[in-house]
Amino acid sequence: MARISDVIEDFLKALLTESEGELELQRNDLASYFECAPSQINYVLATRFTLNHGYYIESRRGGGGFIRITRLDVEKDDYMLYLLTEGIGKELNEQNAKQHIQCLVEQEFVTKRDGQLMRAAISNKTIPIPSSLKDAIRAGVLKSMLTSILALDGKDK
Amino acid sequence: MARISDVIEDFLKALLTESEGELELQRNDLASYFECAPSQINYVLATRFTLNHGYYIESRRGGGGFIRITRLDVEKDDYMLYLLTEGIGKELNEQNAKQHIQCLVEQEFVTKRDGQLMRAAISNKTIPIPSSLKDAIRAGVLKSMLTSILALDGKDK
DNA sequence: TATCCAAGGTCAAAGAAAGTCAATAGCAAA
DNA sequence: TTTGCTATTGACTTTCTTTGACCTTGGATA
Repeated sequence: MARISDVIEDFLKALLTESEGELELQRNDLASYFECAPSQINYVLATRFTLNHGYYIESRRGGGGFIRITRLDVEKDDYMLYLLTEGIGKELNEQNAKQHIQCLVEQEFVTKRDGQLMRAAISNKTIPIPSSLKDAIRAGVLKSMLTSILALDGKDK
Repeated sequence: MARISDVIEDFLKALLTESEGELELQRNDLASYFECAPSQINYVLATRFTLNHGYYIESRRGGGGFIRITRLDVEKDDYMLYLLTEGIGKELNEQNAKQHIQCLVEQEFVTKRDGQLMRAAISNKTIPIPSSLKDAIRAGVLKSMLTSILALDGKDK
């Protein structure tokens, strides 16, 4: 009395094993293969392939669209997963964020360079105060990251 | 599956590499080579060879008409500085940001990994729209960056 | 100069995916 | 039997691509 969601889940996991953790598929193909509604695929992904489960989903719409599932390297990095699913939470001030990053660098879960990039991305300076203007926020974030890269590359010389 | 637009994009980039960054073509020839509508060529140019992407397009109509694509090669520091002082500006939507990042990666001014991190940092998904709560924004940004690192490290194996 | 033809340009409509969401269905536990 | 979770479905939306009809430009030629 297997639920179709479970069948699809197993199928995808088998494919992921074969393909070493990364997999691209067509939502409609998969749906018609299992004779289910296309949105069923989204349901399966949303309930069984979330971050908490250790998977990362990307997708693209339109002609030639796809869904990509990446199995995250969780075994080794379960501290990262802890951060993602619990440690960080819905809000995070600059100080705590920096502490997390520092910890990640010290534990060598991320490189120093990655740490720099992340500090740049989350810095208070990058987030222009209250205005909920997404684009303004993003501009600040990217500028800050570029500055950081300039600084890193400068030190090499 | 494979989008014809992507195929044409790759083809043109390969030609550009061979020809040291400058390239002239006939729209109709290219279209019939790929058996697509001529306006498809315009679509490819408009979506993948803009100034933000680091390319410059000139063209002429009429008999003996042509389309010329020039890849803008600049010094790293100049370009980065340009982006920081003018290119990015006070606001930046996701699409433009991704174009800039793509350009940086293609010119090898930043590593692919850095590009990934930056895409993660500026992704629309990372910026929880309405709440102008800085901390919430930051949480999203950091989560996204960590996810990206996990995905990158996973793919190595 | 006027006309014609050979380009390239534009734009809107159609097509091809994937995403969202709310209504409904199934089932198990209380 | 009610309640409450998990599944399933389908209508509607959004995004990206492809196509084709029509427009504009520039050179050649009568």
